[in-house]
Amino acid sequence: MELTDRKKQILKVVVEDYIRTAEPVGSKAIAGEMGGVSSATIRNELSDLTELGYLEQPHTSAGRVPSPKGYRLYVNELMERQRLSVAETERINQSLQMKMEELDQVISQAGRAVSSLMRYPAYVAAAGKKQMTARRFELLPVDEHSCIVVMMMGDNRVRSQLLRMQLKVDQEQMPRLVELLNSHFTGVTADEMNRRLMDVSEQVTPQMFLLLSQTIAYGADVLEEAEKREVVTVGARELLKLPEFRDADKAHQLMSFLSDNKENLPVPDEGPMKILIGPENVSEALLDTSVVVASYDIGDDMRGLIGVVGPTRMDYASVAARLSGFAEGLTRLFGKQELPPKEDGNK
Amino acid sequence: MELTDRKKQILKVVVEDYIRTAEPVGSKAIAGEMGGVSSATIRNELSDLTELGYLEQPHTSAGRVPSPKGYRLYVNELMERQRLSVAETERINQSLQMKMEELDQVISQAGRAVSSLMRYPAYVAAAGKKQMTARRFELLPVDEHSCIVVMMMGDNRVRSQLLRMQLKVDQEQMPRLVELLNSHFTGVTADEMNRRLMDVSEQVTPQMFLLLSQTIAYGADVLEEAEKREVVTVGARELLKLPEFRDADKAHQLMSFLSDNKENLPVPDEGPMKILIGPENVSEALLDTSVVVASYDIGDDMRGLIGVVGPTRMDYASVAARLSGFAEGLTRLFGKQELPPKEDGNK
DNA sequence: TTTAGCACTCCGGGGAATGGAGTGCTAAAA
DNA sequence: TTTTAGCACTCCATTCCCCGGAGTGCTAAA
Repeated sequence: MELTDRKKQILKVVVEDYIRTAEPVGSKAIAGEMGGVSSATIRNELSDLTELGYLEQPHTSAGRVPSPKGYRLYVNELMERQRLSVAETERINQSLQMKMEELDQVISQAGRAVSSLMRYPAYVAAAGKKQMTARRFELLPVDEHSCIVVMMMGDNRVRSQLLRMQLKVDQEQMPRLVELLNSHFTGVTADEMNRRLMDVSEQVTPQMFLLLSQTIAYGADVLEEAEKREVVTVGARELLKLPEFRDADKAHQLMSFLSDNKENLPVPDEGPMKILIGPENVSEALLDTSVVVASYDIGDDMRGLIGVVGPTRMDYASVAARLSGFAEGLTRLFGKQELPPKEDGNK
Repeated sequence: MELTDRKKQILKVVVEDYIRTAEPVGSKAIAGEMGGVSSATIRNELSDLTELGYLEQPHTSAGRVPSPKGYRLYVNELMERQRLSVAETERINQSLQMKMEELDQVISQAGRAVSSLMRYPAYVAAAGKKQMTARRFELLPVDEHSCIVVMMMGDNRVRSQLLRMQLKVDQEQMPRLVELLNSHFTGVTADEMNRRLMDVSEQVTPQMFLLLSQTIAYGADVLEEAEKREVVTVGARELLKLPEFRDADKAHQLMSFLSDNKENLPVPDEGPMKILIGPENVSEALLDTSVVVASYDIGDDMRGLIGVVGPTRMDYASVAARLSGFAEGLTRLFGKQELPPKEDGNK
């Protein structure tokens, strides 16, 4: 059963008023904003909308408040897709200008930018779709007891560290070791690396093997680290400004959730953006909280996501517009970027 | 003028009671805890202590609350240095076991551990005393358009990144470039690096110069990054559990300070630990907040610091004991660690 | 110097009163 | 059939007041 246009119009006013004021909105206020009809008429309509489940009443003789169902209808049909002003697009792009050449920096920087732009807590993550592997190893001797291990990963990120060795290692043997690393330990997962380590144990001297296993241990570690979705949440303090979180317990609860349960934060399964309203969230702690989450591309086979958490009374239109602007900006920065292909350097 | 022993004893009881209960403590309670004297006697003493500025009265006919001066005396003379139980020492060392081989990981991990251990917000920083310089460069060709730049810093940390080049660069020229980098750009600050870049412009081909300046730009960036004291604060949400921060505004104010003004967080100028009580803090936002901060050694010429922020009614004895235990643990892990000496590998 | 006793102060919590905002319903008007 | 004006009613939030309790300061006696 479809709602009449007027009912929709009224719902829209209620949602937007409530988003602005955080107070239940009454029939008189609606009549004033719409014009043409009296408050009594509005009251009849409100009564219907409440019965249909789009609105709720905190108590008899209070104004109406949108229910999750009401927000959902608003988000799906009523919300006007905001256009970002030129100035705002500027500002978003500007916050993207900050040193974000490196993927790792995106995660913390982008979150900070979004959170301060939206005034809600934000979370950011980057996740590869497939298993991370090493593409290339290099060992740089430093002195008899240490060398630098350099590893390039499948997504072209480079990691390195100083490695201290218990035993002296012949510098002449280094090239052979590097060759071994690159032939046997590239293109495979961390687990497989550790497995193969056993296979080659006879091909090298004990000293070499020690260095080799140290290197592999480091490499496997880094790969594992890179694989697990790192989620950063920032701006939790923005919550305290919102009337719905003036209660310290509530705020604390949500903050704890945001900083502990990073894994269960919503992910948009398909499409560039997803809006989850109140009880649509699976996590219990987000029951009266809404989440807007957008995804952006990194390279060819990676995907990042960036989300905003707020009360159900979130300014969906504004957040959605800004967030998708942000995600587009990030995709522009990291998405198409033609990375040098696997082995040969053509094109 | 020295306080009598009994006055000190009373002050101690007041402080410890107040720390525990967060409520003004009255003469009766004190008499009960001390025994031997009546509440009237205590009242006389309290009156003296209040006059001397060690105690404060929220209003007539309320119990007494320690003043900053009172806390100070408590911390300096009255507080019993707590010994950590074996179990606790265990626990601290255990939280240090987590992957913290790399300096960078210390900063975030240690903070998290301390904060959850103490149930107060914590901040961690690592700072070198002197200017950071590069010790060694290395370039690893990847293909015609990209190579990996590896830089080892003065503190033996290694940084690396994939560098994309506009122009093809002769692989034969690489060794010469590396040699140039290591002879002219090591042991100097980021500024000096940029300056010297000009000097060598004539010694190389234009392509080479382009690559060179990209490398130097990266290096200078990393050095600058490493030099500025990176401060991480965690566990701000712990504040919300404390009665003095149930007020959302207050909590918000302090949280904002902690996440924005990372630079002005107190540093212990000398000695291993420093306790700053309320107004002893310079920053205005910390006026009714106390800070306990300890320092630990990293390598030979670096120093890290780790602090805890709480209400003036902080459990100083417990926090001080745990924090110094933590700092000692960190020093043990990172302090004496003989790093390979500058050029030659003897000893 | 300590203690018991007592009057006094002040906070905090628990009603009761009040006003206002908003509703639902009814009956008349369009 | 829909809209509107009018009215009684409900419920919340605020204010005020009252009162008990905890704690003090002072005094006079031990």
